[in-house]
Amino acid sequence: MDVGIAVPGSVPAPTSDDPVRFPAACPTRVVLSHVTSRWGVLVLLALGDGPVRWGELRRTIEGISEKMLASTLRTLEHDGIVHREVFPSVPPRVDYSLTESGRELAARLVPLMDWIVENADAIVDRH
Amino acid sequence: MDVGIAVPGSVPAPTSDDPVRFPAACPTRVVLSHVTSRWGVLVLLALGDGPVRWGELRRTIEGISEKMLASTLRTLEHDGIVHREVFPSVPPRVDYSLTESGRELAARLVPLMDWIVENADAIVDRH
DNA sequence: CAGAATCCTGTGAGATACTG
DNA sequence: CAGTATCTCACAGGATTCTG
Repeated sequence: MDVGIAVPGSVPAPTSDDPVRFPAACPTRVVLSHVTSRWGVLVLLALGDGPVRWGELRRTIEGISEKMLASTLRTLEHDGIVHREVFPSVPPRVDYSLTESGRELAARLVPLMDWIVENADAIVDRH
Repeated sequence: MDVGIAVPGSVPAPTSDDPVRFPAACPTRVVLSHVTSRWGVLVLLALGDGPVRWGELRRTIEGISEKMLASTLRTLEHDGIVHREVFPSVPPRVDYSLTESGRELAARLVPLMDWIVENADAIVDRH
């Protein structure tokens, strides 16, 4: 019921159409949070060139804890982005790789990371 | 001083060359964290089509708090990614836009977000 | 309108130790 | 080797109130 309040002219009119381009209750928010989690991008990029073993990942991505590596991998695997393959050898061996879907995603992460690599120094120097 | 330890043969040899592709103390880590912060990607995408006002951003990006909008914008502005322009009008008006550098970055975020939009439903349905 | 200042909380993430 | 199991906590992030 648009009661309307007498305003002295200035208010630009409630053209309330700022259309909410990014809804809160949206599946994209969940996936975005997985991909952009602290270690998500680095793990996906590390998996870019074929299968990688667990220990290899740990050393490649400096600073990641075992807990976070496991957790990040599990989430991405559950999302159908990462594939996990166990070799029943001794000592045990587990390879991680990207699924088809994951390869598409990782491909779109590369230009992003390239930009960051090119600009990071200049940005950090601002401080 | 490679003392070397007598190992019973099995250890695959310290081909310690998993080359640490992602060093911990690297400027890229900082910038990556800014861009992939909870609201970073959404803010950058929202700024993709020219200048946007503060309030407009708030409504466009549903669920963002004032604190986080301010904080995210300040960080990105400080990084030289976002430009802030104040109009000394009354009521006050502030426009945010992307810098040249920011436009390059945002352009690389679009394909990523596209992938997420296309796959989010299928991924979330797995649960 | 566009924030700044405070206070407060959940949980993402680290450290350590143990195991199939 | 490739993890899991706990314990712990800092800090990103939220809610609320105030202001130029």
